Amino acid sequence: MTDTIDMANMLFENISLTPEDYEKKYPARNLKEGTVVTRFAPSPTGLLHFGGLFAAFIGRIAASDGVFYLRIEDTDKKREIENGVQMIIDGLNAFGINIDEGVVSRNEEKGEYGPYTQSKRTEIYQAFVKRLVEQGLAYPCFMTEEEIAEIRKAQEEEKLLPGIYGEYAKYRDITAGEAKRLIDEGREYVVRLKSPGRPGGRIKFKDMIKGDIEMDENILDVVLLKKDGTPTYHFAHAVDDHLMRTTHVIRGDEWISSVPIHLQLFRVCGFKPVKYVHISPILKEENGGKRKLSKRKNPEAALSYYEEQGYPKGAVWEYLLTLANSNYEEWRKCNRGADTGKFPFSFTKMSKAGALFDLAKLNDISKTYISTLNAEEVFDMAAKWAKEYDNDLYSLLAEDEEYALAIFAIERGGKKPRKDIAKWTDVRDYIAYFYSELWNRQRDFAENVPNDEIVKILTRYTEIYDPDGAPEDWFPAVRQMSVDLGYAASPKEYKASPEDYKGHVGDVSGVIRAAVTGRRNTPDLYEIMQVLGGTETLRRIDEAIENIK
RNA sequence: GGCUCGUUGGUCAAGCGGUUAAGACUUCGGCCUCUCACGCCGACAACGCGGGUUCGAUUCCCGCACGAGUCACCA
Repeated sequence: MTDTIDMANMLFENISLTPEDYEKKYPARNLKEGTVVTRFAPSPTGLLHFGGLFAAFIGRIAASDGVFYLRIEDTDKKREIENGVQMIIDGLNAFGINIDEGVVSRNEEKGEYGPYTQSKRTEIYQAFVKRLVEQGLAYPCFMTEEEIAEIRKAQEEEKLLPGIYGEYAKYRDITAGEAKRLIDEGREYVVRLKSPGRPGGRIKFKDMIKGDIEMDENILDVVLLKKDGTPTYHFAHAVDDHLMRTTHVIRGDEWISSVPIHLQLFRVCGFKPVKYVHISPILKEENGGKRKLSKRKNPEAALSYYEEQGYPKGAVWEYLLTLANSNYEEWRKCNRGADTGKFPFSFTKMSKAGALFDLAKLNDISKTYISTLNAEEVFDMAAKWAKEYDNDLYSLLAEDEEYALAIFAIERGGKKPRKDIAKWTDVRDYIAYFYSELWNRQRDFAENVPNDEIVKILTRYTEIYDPDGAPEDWFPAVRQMSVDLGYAASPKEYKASPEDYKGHVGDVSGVIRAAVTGRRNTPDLYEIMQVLGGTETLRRIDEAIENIK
């Protein structure tokens, strides 16, 4: 027994603080019973993608009245990329996921339970490992990678459980003296758990989403500290989530198979286990099958896609919410305008199976979301987006804000607001004919009205057009004019006896619409002409007449 | 291969032993209407397969199939 203490002191001679010291330093959070503490704990190995955002999002809304923190898991320096941390922070910010504590910028943290960057916690992990070594629950292992590979190969051939355990754990009972000798020889080592698991043993645990799960107990002497002294994910997870007083560990369900290891680590360290929430991955349809949304193949996996396309973050947020709890849409219907934080999110309502990413659905949600915005909001968001991704558009919007505002105000704000814009990339086309820079002055007249009729209609319209007319007078005037020119006052009348008319009022207004906007389909023409102004409207009509002649 | 999870319309999903098996998106009709968009009405379309248990299974149990995950000194 004293041998293990000698071992611990030899291995960790510089570690003076004990687990008790850390328990004292990071006491249980002073929160109301049942308050949820979650975290997002990515490793800075690449772009934050949709799946990561989703996990972070769940953590945020699950702890809307609790604590949500960001921890950076940078224990693998080999895989870390430059700016990895910053990209994660930016991604979270871009979609409005705020953190209560943790890493807030490249070298800045907030909160009492830090450091929140694993590479800055080495001595904490070592203190806990030291204790484990003292207790004979961990040991240095000097096996080389080649040796381990050979063992694995043999195990696979014999169809045995691969890994270091039982008879394969060559250094399980190494003495302090022996270890010292090997270290003095310059041999490298890792520290492994001396797993107390029994072959054939089973453990049960409850996952908040998947429900009760039963698995084989862990019997592997898993690595706790790598040869460079940094912890493995497993060990860092146990120590950090305990010390940071996490209540719910939310992570991808690829982790489910290592829960036996984690539970065992919590037990040997004397920690109270956390609650696990394993979320299913977002999938993507791919030649008939479902695949995990992959960064390489699916552009929508990258967060930048949503920003480039110009989906408002509020819309993405709503989509994420429907993905998380499908009863969200119903709730939204009954709670128009309510803050999403009010939504009673529940883990148990999350899908056990992976959901397919559905762009059509996102578009629909986004369209509806934008339709609830007022003109100023639309303008602000669209302009902000354009500044970044469509400079020409930005110049146009910025050069006459009043005008742009008036355009966005068309048929907005009523009971049945327009839903033409799903994302800011749609704006350019939607407003094109209001700007000479965007409109090529092509006019798409319906082919059932002959040219001479077009001229007649337009000429007549210039005579009756009143730029200052009231909205309710506009269409009746067009109707009257149609009748005068031999067109039916309504499509119905025309259908009743087509031979009596040249067409109907729709054909007439269609001609005016095409002359003014170039298009057959637009929002309310009266409002459009009001925005364009009398001079421009008449100029466009004259130009149309001129072009035909 | 071992272990684990999953499987309701094209997609997302309610359901938790007895239902005409919700709803949303998509698609397609229709209505409204000067066009479009919206809105409204409607249609298409589902419980993976085989055994049990039960008076009765989408729901419970067991197989099978299919899909996914995992089996590192990566997270």
